[in-house]
Amino acid sequence: MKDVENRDIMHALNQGFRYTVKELNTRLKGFDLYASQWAILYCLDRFGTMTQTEIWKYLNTEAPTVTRTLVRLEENGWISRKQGKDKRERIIELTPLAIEKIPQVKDSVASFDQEMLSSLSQQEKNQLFTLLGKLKSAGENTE
Amino acid sequence: MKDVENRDIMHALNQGFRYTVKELNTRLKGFDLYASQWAILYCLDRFGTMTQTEIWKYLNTEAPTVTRTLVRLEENGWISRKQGKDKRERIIELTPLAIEKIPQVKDSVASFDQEMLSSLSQQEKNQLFTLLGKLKSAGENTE
DNA sequence: TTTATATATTTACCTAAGTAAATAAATACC
DNA sequence: GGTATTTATTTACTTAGGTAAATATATAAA
Repeated sequence: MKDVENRDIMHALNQGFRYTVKELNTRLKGFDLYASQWAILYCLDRFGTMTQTEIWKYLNTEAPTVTRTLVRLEENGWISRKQGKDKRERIIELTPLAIEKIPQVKDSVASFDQEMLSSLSQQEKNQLFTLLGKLKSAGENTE
Repeated sequence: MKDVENRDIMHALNQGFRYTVKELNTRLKGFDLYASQWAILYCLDRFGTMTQTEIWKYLNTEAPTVTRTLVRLEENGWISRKQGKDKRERIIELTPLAIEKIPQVKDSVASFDQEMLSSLSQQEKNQLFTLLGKLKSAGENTE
């Protein structure tokens, strides 16, 4: 087989990503959630209460993006925000409603992930993960 | 090594994608272009004149997204749109200005792509491309 | 302690990508 | 030919993600 070109890899990354988000959004519609909202709920479910900074750093996104999404999550009753000891920061926690609903969402997303990756063997999954990790990324030290 | 979990692959895909777009945007700033605008110019450079439908189908996105981006590209003098024989469709072509500037942009993007993938051997690039292609995707036939 | 700097969050404003519905032209059907 | 359906594009509206600048609090430095 002919060697693949860099630009075609980047294009494939693009398409793979867009398709997964689009499709995940349709699966989450029944829960009145968007993919990016779920990403935050997932964090909170996994790590417990977090500050906004912890969230955007973990998700590798930016502060204003998280602010906006949290506002929507709060409006819809998924999270609450309270002041921390440090009065600049806000501590985010799941509401009881969220804690009740999250297991279902998690199952649904897990089955979506599985479906997306169903053509790959476990070995291929490990490979893919490793290769994705080798992409130059934000945390990288270029020196 | 422990087997990777589906959700961690999806997370890695997310992060890889977001970082590449973010970074590409900063590289393209000097050309007054955004990544998604470049995606369209790249198509036109590669395939010649195209209809809008051909563009959004190739990029695996939606019609309104392309309409919007083309409006901006037209405002900035990169493309022009003329009516086709079929009066519903619009034929998109690069302006002389775009044809003049594109080679530089292409060089810049190529070096960005190379940098993003610099940690991967050619064999790993081929692997990554193959694995990305195995993700369940829009064109897929599930039967 | 007062001033300067750093940090956490928000606001304002931009582009991107999506869905649903409107519009207009082409095609199929009777 | 006239009606119904399909196709190409656009409009309106939603969320997402980004940068730059504003705000408020905390920390460092003089």
